Amino acid sequence: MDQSLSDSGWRGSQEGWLEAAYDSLLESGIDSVKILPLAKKLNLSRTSFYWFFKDREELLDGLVSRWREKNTGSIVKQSQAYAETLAEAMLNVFDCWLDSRLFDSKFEFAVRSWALQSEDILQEVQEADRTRMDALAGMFKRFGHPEIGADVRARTTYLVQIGYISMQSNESVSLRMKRIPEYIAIYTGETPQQRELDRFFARHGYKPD
Amino acid sequence: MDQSLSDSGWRGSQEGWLEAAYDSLLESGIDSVKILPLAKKLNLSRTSFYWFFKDREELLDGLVSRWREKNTGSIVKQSQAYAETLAEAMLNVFDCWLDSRLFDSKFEFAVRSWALQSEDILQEVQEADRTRMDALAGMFKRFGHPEIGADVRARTTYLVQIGYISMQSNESVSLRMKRIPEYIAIYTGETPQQRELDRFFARHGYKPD
DNA sequence: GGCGGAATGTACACATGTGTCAACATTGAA
DNA sequence: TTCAATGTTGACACATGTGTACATTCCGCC
Repeated sequence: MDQSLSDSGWRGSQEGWLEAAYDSLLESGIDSVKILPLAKKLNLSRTSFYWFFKDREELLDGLVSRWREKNTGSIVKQSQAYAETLAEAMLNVFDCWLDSRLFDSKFEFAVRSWALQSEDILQEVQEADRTRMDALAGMFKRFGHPEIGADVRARTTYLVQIGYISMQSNESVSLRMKRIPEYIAIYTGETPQQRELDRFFARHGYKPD
Repeated sequence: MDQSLSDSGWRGSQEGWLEAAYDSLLESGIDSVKILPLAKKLNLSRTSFYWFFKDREELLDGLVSRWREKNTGSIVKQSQAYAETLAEAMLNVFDCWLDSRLFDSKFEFAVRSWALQSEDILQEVQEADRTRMDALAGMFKRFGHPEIGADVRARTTYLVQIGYISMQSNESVSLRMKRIPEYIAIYTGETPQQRELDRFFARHGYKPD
């Protein structure tokens, strides 16, 4: 059997290097993902890296895969979740923005910044944008919005979030929660019902005052 | 008199290096702004750089100043321009998004990406965000929106654009123009009048079909 | 015509990064 | 216990970047 991923007594592993690369990417961007600094962080010799990866390129590929698998899926899934009203459906999507297990904002921003200097990554990002916005537009259409309206509302919903990420702000959950009803009203054109909001707040462990 | 900026027969100048740095920043991010490559592009010896700048740091400072002076001012100014309706006021702001003399989107994105690896730049960007969103919120309030609504609408307006920039998309003007009326409706909650739109289209040299 | 500052170039010292190679250590299994 | 696969390491060769010291060239001006 292939045991290369099992935990023997060794210090290093594919996962270890990848995790360190991920941390560094999120903290300081793709140009900081260098083998030498990662080795120092891991307390390993730089060259032992090459046992797990062919070269730096392969490590970066690993990061892209990680991003692709995590972030895009959640938005598609949440936009298709069961809901009785558009406002409720929208709140399902908002789960992503408040739960880092669903959507990793810092990762997202780091990858988008990376796209500035790599044509390949730019392609990846634009493909992801299309997929995500299509899913959102589908949601608006499902609730009766006509084509162009659905399209622009999907863009608004999505782009506000991408813009928010791009601010790299660090606001409290309660401050962000206070704006939620207004956002829902603007995006959907309809006011969310109190019980829909309560359900949303509850599943994010937030108690309005 | 100080003639250091005059155009003698020489090839290099502060401006020349700064312009090359700007190009490189927009194309490939801050880490590509290296003296050696810039020298090659300018067909100059690398070390002649040091006649104009103390070090790389000083060149980067020049880039930040350039950004600060250009981008934030336009949004503030446009959000305060004369308008009879909120929709018209919004269209004034939209001038920024369609006229690169007012707002340089690529520059904006490059600087935001830069903020990922520099605490100083992050401060600059967040300060700019505050200033710009305050100006927009002021606009909504001027037209009668209550505090929290104005705030969220300002955020929506601004963040959609930051998000759009972050997509680095390259859409045609006509495609973008088609979405404008819908955006105005969503952001302001009121439908723009045809003559307002016509005025907007006209000043951007766009003829709707 | 020659002086002086503006602009450029060459040579050096150094730092940080990549990737290869051969040698060495550890562990589980035959 | 010995072997082979799994890891680890230091030395080497190389590339790209920074910044300084010192020489050189070009130009306007007196």
